[in-house]
Amino acid sequence: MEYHFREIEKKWQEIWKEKKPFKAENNSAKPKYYVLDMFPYPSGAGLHVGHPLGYIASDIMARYKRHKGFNVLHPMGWDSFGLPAEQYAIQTGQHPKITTEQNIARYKDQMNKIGFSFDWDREIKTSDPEYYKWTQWVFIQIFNSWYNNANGRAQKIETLIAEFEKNGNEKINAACDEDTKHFTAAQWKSFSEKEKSDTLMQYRLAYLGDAYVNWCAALGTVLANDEVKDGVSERGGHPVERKLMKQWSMRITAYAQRLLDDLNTIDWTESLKESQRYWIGRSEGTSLKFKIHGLSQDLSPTLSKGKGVHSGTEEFFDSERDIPGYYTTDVALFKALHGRAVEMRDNPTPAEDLLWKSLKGNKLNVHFRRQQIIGNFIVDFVCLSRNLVVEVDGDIHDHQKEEDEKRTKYLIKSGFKVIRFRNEKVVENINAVLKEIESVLETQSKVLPLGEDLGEVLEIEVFTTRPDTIFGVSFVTLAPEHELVNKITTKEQKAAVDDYVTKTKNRSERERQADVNKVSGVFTGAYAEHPFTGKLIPIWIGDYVLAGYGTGAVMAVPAHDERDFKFATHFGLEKPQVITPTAEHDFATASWDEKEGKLINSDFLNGLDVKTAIKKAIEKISQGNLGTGKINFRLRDAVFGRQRYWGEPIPVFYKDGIPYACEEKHLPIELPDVDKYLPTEDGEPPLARATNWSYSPLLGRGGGGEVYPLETTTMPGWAGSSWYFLRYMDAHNSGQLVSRQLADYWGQVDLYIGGSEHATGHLLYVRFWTKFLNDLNFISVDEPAKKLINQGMIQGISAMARVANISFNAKETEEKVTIDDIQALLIDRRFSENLPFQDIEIHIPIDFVTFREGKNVITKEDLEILKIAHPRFTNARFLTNEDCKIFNVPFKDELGSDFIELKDVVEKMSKSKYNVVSPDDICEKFGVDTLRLYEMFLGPLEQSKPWNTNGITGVSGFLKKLWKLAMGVLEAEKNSPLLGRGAGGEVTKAELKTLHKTIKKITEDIERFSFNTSVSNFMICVNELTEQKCNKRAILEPLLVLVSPYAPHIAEELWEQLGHKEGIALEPFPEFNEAHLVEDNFNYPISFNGKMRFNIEMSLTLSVPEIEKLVMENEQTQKFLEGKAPKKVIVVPKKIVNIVV
RNA sequence: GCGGGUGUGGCGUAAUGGCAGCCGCACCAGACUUAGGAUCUGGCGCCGAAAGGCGUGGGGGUUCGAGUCCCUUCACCCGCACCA
Repeated sequence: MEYHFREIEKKWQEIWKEKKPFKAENNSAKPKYYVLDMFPYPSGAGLHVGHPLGYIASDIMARYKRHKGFNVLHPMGWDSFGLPAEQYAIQTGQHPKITTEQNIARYKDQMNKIGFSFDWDREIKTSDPEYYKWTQWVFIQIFNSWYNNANGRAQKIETLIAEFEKNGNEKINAACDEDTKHFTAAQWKSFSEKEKSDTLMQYRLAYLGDAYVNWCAALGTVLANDEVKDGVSERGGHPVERKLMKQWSMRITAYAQRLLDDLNTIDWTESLKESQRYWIGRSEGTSLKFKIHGLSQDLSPTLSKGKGVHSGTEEFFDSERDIPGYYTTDVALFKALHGRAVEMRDNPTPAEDLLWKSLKGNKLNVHFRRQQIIGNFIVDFVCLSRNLVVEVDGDIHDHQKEEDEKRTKYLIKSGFKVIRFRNEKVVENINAVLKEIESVLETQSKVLPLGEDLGEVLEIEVFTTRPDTIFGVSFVTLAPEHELVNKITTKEQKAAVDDYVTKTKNRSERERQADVNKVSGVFTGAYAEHPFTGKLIPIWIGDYVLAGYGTGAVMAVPAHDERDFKFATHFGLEKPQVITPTAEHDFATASWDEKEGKLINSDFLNGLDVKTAIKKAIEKISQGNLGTGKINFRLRDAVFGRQRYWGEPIPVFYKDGIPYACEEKHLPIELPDVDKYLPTEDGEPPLARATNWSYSPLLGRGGGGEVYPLETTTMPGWAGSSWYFLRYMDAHNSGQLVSRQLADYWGQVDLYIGGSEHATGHLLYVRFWTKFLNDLNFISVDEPAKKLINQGMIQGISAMARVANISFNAKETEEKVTIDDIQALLIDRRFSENLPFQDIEIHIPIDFVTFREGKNVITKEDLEILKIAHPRFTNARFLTNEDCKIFNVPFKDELGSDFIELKDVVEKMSKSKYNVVSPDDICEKFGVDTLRLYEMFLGPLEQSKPWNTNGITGVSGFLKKLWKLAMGVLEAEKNSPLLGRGAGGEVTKAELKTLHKTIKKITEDIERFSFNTSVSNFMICVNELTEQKCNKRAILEPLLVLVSPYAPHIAEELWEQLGHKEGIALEPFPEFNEAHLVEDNFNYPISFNGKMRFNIEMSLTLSVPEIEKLVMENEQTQKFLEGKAPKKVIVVPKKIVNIVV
């Protein structure tokens, strides 16, 4: 009988679908084993041969563990919220749900064709309301929790409120916002609802707060750090900029230390753990305060020319946290205001004109300005040093009373005194008016200028890991976004600083990254006082200082820090040296940042080594109350809101501007239908388009009565994947996320397989949520996965052609082929930059290359065929040498004039690169079992490797041989009907040895995830049995069980043909019996000085001296000794004999 | 720059410190065939006619013995990247 893999594979896949032999039991006496794959995002492109690699490995593990008697949980689901479906929806108007469903169906079909033993009854989709109900539920738990540093756990927010009512926040040690103010119990009780909400928001683990975010204008949403690669979005490659926005965030930083520590408790690869350690980025150091010297009126802010960059909205002042800036943040509005102000200056009313003439030029001994912009308003006259605004009203103002009142209110709030005169009065009696102004100026003179009304001493706090170098500080650098920048900049530097800050802000992330080595900065004009020497050191602004890390300010030690060194060199600042180098070192050309050497020029630190000096410096700093030991993390809170449609709605509604979590009983808050998947005209997220996007606390979403607007942002892609491993345990529980009993039974994932690209994204967030759910006692584990393997990437081999010789679709009318012409056909975004034309390469579709049978050049004729075969190239126009001249395109002569050189490039397998190999094709041609074996055979699971179908005939041949062996058994039994089953006869010692050797190896291989060597061992086994002409059931049956995790279809089929009624899946794994491998003799390699020369077969019963004697008596030994006496003879029983000459 | 990893035939790879190159691909020769992209047999690291010699990126070390451990150096791949 022939091996018809197509029929067999189809047959068994249908049986498995129907009989569900892979169903995991929730009540089982067996030990459990949980093997999980990272669930895929079902993209439109379907699976390529790279995708199943990890799934095959996990499937082998799952099937193996079932044979070994475990109750195995091996589920699969879909990470089905995400950008591509939404982008597609925007383009086509089709609901993402529909495309997602289609893609899932396709993926599932493809997966089933590979024979995975998933328990499909537990299938989940993150975009399913029944699933995201619980994602929303987790969000609410996080929202309603705070992190108590005292016991290192998250707790319910009620416990915090109780504490506030009792003691205020004085005694609390919690993870909270930096700028959280102290308050007493009495103050708490007097807070308004809004104030209470704002205060709690500073503690909540999911909170709404200002955050610098990665804003991607093209996608219309914010992105997480790990969704941004090289300054562009990971999906789509659009530019990303930094922007300050009010956003939902997760206080993952509260868990930084635990996320770091617990890496030691899990069996993940070192490189992955390193990535997480680095991402968390713990560093120990000390904070240190520098007083800002001589803060006086000369430091007061001035209204100078520049763009509107200061905060100055009404809302801003409401917070009363900061001094007012002068300009609106709205650039467009600023421009409009500015234009109007200039116009009004040019066309004054007679009264304005008269008053201005009397005020200008310090006529009243103070400086007045006219038609100035303050906040969102223009005022007639202002004296900034006395905070006085003078308004001149005419009849027209009677019509805009409201506007005037608003302005006045705003100005008063901002610390200005406002006085008004009627036009008539100014014109009639200017002297009386001036007198009145003078008298008000008199009272105003006691008012401090703006910027000093805070009544606090300004200090700059820095963070340093090297307090020992304190005497080497020669300047302080602030991040451009630092809040003190506005307060301390002097008049003289204001323009330069504003200019610099504006420029920095407008620079995209990508530009910033490209300029990493360029030094830029500006002097603020202010000085800080050195805490120990009292010396004044300049305060600079530089964008090498990051606002989000530490305090956003650094003490610069140019002699011993490379970045400070570059900055100091560029701006000609001092570089005092405080550590002696251990070797020759030139402080003029480079910094010395080794932690060796002794401290010099450092007062009380002189002569100490770095380590001691650090201790001593911290001591002194603490004593002087200048700062304190501090631990900083690089990890930032995770931005949780996305301005997108296709994600979980955040279950929050707003009542009087205060956010409240929706009631748990009203979950899920279902994603509404919208007319378009784009932001609204006002820039609101797509959910704002939904009709009735509101919530009734009594009746839920869409309910009647009192309703409130719902949050319009949605959750990020990682929300649903941060807890999905728990849902598989109890996938249909409508009352709980997971029942406690099942969570306890299944516990941790025993083996988690997935790509390393999730190292700092998903794998950090899932650890975070697991710890959180553990803190609140919903589950008993605090790490999601005990063991994790990153499968390597299977790359594609792309055929690349230089485009120098070809061009596409050049417009006939144009003289030159433009980059745009090519872009239309460009396949990879990296080519869309302004690369030199001749360096652009294009991908040639792999099937086309195959068609060309490996020639390494393509001719013009080939290209014509390509045009017909591939729609994408239909409009392509291929340039000849002559064309190149016409289009003024450089032509690469060395490539020849009428053909193009092709080269192979190994890169990521992707539809856009035309190098995709589909598993469907492989299955059709060779069968699934062959595909499974071959993917494993390619090499170690964790290694990345290019796909090359050439070698597949090897494993294909192996399966045929295995089939043949089994047919031999049936044949033998058929030929001796008297004996029937087991007619092959007594098994031989050799056969048993082969079998048990294989059992041993396969078991060891699987246990150490060495699937590639398993396949080799199967081949060896089958080769040996074929050699031995083995046709015995007693050998073949155990072998089939061994093979079945790898090639389940053929194993099941042969198992059945051998007469078994029950499937092979639950058959116990064969036991290894050492007895069958016991040998009497061993063929000892005899080596001289470690070099193997010949073998002697000796009994294993011999003692070491006996072996030595036999070896020395051997004539070959004597020959190699050439009469010399050996210095030493090493005998390692059952291994080797080494003779030292 | 920092961190992690990898260097073995023409190729993918294999070797608890103990006979380097298992298994497979490709290739060569042969058998069966009308045929071979089927099947089977044999060969296949390099140099050499052979005897033999040389061989795991380079150099050094530990060891009776090193692809494996240590130091150093080079190359490549992956990740991170101004984190004070």
